[in-house]
Amino acid sequence: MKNILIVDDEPDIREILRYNLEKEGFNITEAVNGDDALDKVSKDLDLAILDIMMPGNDGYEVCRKIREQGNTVPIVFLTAMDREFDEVRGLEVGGDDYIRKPFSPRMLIARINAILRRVDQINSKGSRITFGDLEINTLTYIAKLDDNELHLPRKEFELLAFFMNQPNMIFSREELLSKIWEEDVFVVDRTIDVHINRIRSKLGIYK
Amino acid sequence: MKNILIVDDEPDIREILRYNLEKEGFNITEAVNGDDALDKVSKDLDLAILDIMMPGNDGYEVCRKIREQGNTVPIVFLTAMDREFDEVRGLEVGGDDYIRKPFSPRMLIARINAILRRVDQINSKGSRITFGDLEINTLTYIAKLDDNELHLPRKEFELLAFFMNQPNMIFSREELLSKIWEEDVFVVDRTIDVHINRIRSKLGIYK
DNA sequence: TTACTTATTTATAATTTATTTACATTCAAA
DNA sequence: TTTGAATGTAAATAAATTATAAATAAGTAA
Repeated sequence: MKNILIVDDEPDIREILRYNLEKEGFNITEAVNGDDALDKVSKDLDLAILDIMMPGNDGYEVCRKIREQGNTVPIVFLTAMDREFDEVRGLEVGGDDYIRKPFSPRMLIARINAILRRVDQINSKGSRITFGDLEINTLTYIAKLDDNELHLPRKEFELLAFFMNQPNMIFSREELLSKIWEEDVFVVDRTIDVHINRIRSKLGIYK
Repeated sequence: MKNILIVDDEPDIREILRYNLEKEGFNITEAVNGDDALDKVSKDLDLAILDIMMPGNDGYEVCRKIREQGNTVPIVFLTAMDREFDEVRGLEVGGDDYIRKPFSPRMLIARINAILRRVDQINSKGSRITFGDLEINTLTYIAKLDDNELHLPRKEFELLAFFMNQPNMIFSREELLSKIWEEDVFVVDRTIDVHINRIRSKLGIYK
């Protein structure tokens, strides 16, 4: 389960974020200001959401200080719609993305998942994963079944890689869509059935 | 994985550099001043980033001393925007390039990649690489397919050499553009398709 | 300059992949 | 069993990607 730190001085915003992210299965920690945030940044944090406008240390400052500690956790800035967000400054202090308030829950989730997906992909680069007599290489995009190379289309490969990264786990179609598909695309959930069906037949899994 | 040494007395700058370079897949070591840097210059270092303005030994001095040790590692100077950078002196002590603060992450990465690319090219000069019945010589820029000489234009040769250096790897067009093309040139990504198409037809790869 | 090579862009065709749809089958609860 | 929901599968369609040729631009040497 992924850990997300929410940093905002407004209880309402924290609540909206917590509610939506918990529903999505994330584990939430809250901080009410910059100092509080810096205390709560832990080693096993997977993502931080920082409000820009906060009394005391603002979002930029907090971000900079987190990076100063050598922590590379992905950071998403929250910024009011009417305010100018200094994107260059955000990037320079080490931010990864920003979300404008007000945001739709769907967009929020999509954005968060996109970032986490990207990080996972970077971290898994070059690793060979095996499961039984199946082996995949995420660097070459080649899957091997008993030494026979299988060239899978991208989506099929990604789906297979996703499952092999967390073997035996069960996911709902909805979960798979939000974890594997790009944000902002909207596909019918049965699409997954078709992909999986193809993977299975290529792997020769019957019954 | 390439090793980069960051030398700067300001923690903020070190952090920005570390964050952006680690995200790009580099392995980072930090030094907080000139003496520290000289201690940490190791045999397997691939590039050093030296701040000019540092208490004690300044960047020029550190560079000169690194060269004194017979170390030819590429060195990039960091220089404040408002200060005059003595380019002649920088070159004289053996520097390779310089970057003005503040810098954008994109620019930083582009510059670093450009230097590393140049060095790789020099280091691989004269080496023969083979893959199947294809052989290339990066010194003469001649490719041989079953002993038949192929004269490829520069870009085609470089692209081919890039792939032969890391066989079977999959790259996005974007990755290829940033690794093979010069920084600051901006070309349409489908350009790559055309080059690859020409390479293939010259190599006689059908189907 | 001109002639020539190389690099890039553009347009279009061909191919592959992704998605939807429709229908058959299975499964689980009443 | 019967029924409704979930799943499996083939076929149809849509969308995305890639291959290729041809046009243009940029670079190079005589």
